[in-house]
Amino acid sequence: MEKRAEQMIKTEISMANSTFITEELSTSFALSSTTPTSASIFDMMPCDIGDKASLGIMDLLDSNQDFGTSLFDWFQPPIVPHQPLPSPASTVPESSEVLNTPATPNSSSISSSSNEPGNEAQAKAGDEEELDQEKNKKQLKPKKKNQKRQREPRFAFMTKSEVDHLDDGYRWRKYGQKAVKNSPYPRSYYRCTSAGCGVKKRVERSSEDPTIVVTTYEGQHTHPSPITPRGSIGLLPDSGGFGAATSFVIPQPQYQQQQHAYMYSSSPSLNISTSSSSFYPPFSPSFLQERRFGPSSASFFRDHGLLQDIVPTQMRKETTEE
DNA sequence: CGCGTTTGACCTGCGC
DNA sequence: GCGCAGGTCAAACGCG
Repeated sequence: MEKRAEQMIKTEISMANSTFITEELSTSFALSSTTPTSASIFDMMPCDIGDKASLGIMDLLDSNQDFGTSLFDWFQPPIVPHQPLPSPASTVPESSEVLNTPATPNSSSISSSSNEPGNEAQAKAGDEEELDQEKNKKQLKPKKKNQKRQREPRFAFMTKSEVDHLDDGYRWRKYGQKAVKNSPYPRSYYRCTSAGCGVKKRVERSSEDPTIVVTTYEGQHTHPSPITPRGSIGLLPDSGGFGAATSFVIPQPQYQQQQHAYMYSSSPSLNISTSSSSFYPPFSPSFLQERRFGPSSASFFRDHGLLQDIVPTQMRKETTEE
């Protein structure tokens, strides 16, 4: 029990320093604090992730996002009428370098992946299908040929943390671990333990900066968070002082090739709809609810030009230690 | 005893 | 076709 609380606290702190990215994006913004326990000052700076050309988030953030928007707007299931991208959306390969050429760069319509029309029906019909798939898997996965396995949307973020497995309010069961090439640190695979919920998550440490944990979520929870982190947050002595700023990108389904960057903003009147049928991203809204930007954080970032420079990981580290 | 982790084997996709 | 790397399975094991 205590251990659990302790872990939660640790995690909460860690998560406050998270950087949300999409798996495909190479540029993102790291949040860091001097020490996990006295996280009151946050430096936000870009960081490079992976080795792909950097794109996306910068431009996305540049494109005058409405930072005043509730950070949880995107929690609402994207019932947003899907505007078919004019372009080669359907012809572009899965990898996402294109994602920075959205038809509507500053569109505030959040269409998060599996919720778009067409996908909705798919999701429902998918429940049964999933079970079948599960069965099939066990029987050596006699998969349909010529049909690429549809990857769930992914949502990744970096976290400066000593703890590998961040407690995000959901219950996870580890089902695998693999050594990662070019990294001394293994990658762990987790699955949501809730029945019927196929959300997965991968956790690995950055080989460049071992203090950074990269967590990648895949899929959407079909249920609300079983654990309310609130309690544990309350244990944080100065949780109220958390000016956690986090930027992240909502991944679009790969076939859509469009991503949006969102920044948390201070929003006293959070309007979170957890009664919806889908929960995205795959950590609990209440969990995120504790983390808000300062009222002027967005403009702060802009004013300081923090959205315009790419700072190497090393530098990021240095700044962190200030 | 139930649940979660560990770990080696196996499967799949992809590049050459 | 082959090899590699990523991803998953499932038996064994550990822990509360």
